[in-house]
Amino acid sequence: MKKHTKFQLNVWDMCKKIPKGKVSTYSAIAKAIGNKNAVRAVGNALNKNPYSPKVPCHRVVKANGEIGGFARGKKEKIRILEKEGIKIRKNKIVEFEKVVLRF
DNA sequence: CATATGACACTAT
DNA sequence: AATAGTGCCATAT
Repeated sequence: MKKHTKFQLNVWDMCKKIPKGKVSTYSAIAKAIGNKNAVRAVGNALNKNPYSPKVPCHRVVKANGEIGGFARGKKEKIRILEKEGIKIRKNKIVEFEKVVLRF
């Protein structure tokens, strides 16, 4: 049972700050943590997120409003987001600028 | 320690 | 608009 890295904990902690009905981006989280260029590392961290519902990692999308990836499949990710009120069309978030949270 | 991988972002074409 | 190529960082092996 290895402990998680600080980086991971930081990423997950940021995710928890995203309210339901809103989303954030990998770059925004990376910046909030302090390494604005670690966007890929952020994705890696979320991919290994062991706290599925506890950490709303499904609310993290790409900087251009596209959905991005998801460990359980992007279709599932879209489904959850829509369930929370986010509208998606053609793999992109509708009114992205109005629901994105940049911290 | 060196190399490979990936839920990304940006620029150039 | 869509497709490559490049950069960048933390993990995994």
